[in-house]
Amino acid sequence: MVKSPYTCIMNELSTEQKIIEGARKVFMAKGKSGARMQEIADEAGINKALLHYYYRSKDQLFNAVFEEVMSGFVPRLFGLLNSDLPLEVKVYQIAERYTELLTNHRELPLFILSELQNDPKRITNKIPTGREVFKNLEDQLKREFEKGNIREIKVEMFVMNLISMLVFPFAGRNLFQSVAGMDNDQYTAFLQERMIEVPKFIMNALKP
Amino acid sequence: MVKSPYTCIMNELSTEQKIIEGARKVFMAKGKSGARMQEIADEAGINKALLHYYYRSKDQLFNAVFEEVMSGFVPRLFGLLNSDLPLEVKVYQIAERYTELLTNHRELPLFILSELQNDPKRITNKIPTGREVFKNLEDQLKREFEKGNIREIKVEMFVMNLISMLVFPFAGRNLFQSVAGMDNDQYTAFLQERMIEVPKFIMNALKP
DNA sequence: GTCTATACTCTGATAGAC
DNA sequence: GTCTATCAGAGTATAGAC
Repeated sequence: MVKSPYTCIMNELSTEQKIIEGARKVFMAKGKSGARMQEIADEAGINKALLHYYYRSKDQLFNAVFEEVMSGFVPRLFGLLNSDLPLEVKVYQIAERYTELLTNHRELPLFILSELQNDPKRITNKIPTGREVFKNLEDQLKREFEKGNIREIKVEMFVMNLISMLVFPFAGRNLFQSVAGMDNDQYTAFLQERMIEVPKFIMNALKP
Repeated sequence: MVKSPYTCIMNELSTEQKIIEGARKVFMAKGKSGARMQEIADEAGINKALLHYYYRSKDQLFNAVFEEVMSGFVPRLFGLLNSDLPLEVKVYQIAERYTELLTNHRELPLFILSELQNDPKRITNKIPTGREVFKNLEDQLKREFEKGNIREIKVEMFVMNLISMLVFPFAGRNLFQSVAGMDNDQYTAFLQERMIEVPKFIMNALKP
């Protein structure tokens, strides 16, 4: 299962990588229960039996994909939240990075949230948890409050407000786009505009 | 298929109602592709064959459930958004109603959003769409701005910010609760606190 | 209208050749 | 490691008695 990356010759991915790529694509589009092993095999350009050769079962293949996705997503956010940048810069940076990420991976939020709802205990394995994950940011908010730069706000509220406003518009795209009567281009522009407007909104809300 | 409500005797739901109830429960918990007809039948306390007698196929049963859920959810929001209440009261009221609704129907947001992602064109049928659905609210925001009570803000931004901050914490409960190291009671308290904090946050952000 | 029994399709998983 | 062929079980849907 473990293999040197240098076995890749001439731009070709290893079979294992092709499988993971194909599986991620199909699982993210259809969800775990909606995905078909045949479709994953087709997507990877290999045979169905090979899926079982590398990963014993659909369950195990899904787990591999899910862990890969999660470990590339959540820690990145923690890094941004706890960086040493000034608060306002940090908020703008997070908005920019997340807008970029979700623009390129439209299905990411609903994939993660849906699969976690189906199997809540899946979370406990891979990613950092506990109150200290927001420690740096919490201290920063406290310092800014004591300097009189912002209102007092709990770090959980701050994080939830920021992430909600950034992620939800992507998760709810199909609903909101239809309801608001926008076409694809208009909604994409709307999301780009929010990349600036959300940080502005938040910094306004924090003004003492 | 159409039946008088008075055929219900002694607190018993009609078979059709029992089916819809059971189907909604299972579909919302497992999603369309994860749901099993047998489980729906069990939940409704009837036989599997009866499901097909009333609704020809799983697809049609799902459509019936989905339309019922949607038509009881989105229009309610429009009513609140476009009511004639003063802006601040309106925001507090929406927060209260939505927190209450989602507390009792935890799976609602991910159910709707996931199924819409699987089948985007499903939306076009049942609910009101187009720019005029926010007309009243848009006028209200404009008036308040002209009176100097609030900053200028596009109605789509306002609505998206409000709904995001209210709904996302429910959709992302499993993720955020684990990451923040809260237990169930703590997170429930967090959500209750947001019912007040989100409107406050929004009204602050709107201050000129 | 409601049930039991069953037909039939789909799909995850395995066997075995190369 | 990769393929073809096939099995076994699950799941949707239907037939037919009552």
